[in-house]
Amino acid sequence: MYGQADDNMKTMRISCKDFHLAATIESGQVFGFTKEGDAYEGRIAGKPVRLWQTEKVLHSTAEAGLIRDYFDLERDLDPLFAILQEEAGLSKTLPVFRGLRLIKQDSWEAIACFIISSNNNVKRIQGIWKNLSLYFCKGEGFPTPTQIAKSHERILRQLGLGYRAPFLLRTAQFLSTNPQYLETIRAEEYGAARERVLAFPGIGPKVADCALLYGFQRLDAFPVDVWILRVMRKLYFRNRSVPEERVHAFGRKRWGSMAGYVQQYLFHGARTGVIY
DNA sequence: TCCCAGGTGTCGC
DNA sequence: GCGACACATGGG
Repeated sequence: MYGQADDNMKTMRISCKDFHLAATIESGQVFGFTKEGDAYEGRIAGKPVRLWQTEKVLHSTAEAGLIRDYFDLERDLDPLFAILQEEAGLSKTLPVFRGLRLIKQDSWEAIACFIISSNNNVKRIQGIWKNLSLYFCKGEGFPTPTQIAKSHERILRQLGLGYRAPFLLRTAQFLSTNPQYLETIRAEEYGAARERVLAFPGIGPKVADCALLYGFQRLDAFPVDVWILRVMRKLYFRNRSVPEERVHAFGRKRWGSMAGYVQQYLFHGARTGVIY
């Protein structure tokens, strides 16, 4: 009976215009959800949740307010769609995953996951996330900085982090002893916040922008990874080789406060082959 | 066996 | 400041 709690739980029906659950969860911005049939299972603000979508309704085992906030459902995406429609090459994404939204993740989890993401692939990042969750939290959510900090590099290596183990460990140790630090970052401007995040071990320009975008909702961040570099070169630089820094500045200037959203459509589009 | 994956740190010039 | 190069790990 207890094992079937999900089946007895009352489910919310959340009406939502322009929301694509699958694309949102599978676009490489979050790593802690697992697909169970047509549904996704994970945790939001520490609460277990099961989600699935039919027609224009999002079904959730967690309260609607929590879901609407987490998935940024209050945001009007029309300005974004207007941009994507205008950009040759990006409009192709709309018929396929219109309604992909940026998730408002926990800042520490985003920092940790994107330290792990460097020179790695999404499948393996998900695997490491699960290993961390199982080892530290009995599979119930993601470990806190303090939990990681009390651990050891050897343990993290056993969980699959490889050479990133000391990076995550040191970052966790710092945040464990400076628990308010992330909130001070949150209050800062993009440039200052970026400098702070860049100072963590294992975080360079790309991961810093991922952390700011996904963990601090800094929508003017524009992470440039290998996929973005490739597709941006093709679409805007006549396929010529361009420094990542230049692509970063180009994206931020061109799309401003929508740069992060455009980046997500670029990334998912490139990775799924919608944009070549 | 080599190359790639949501890159970063380090070293030599 | 810039360009190699190493770095764990698993899949193709």
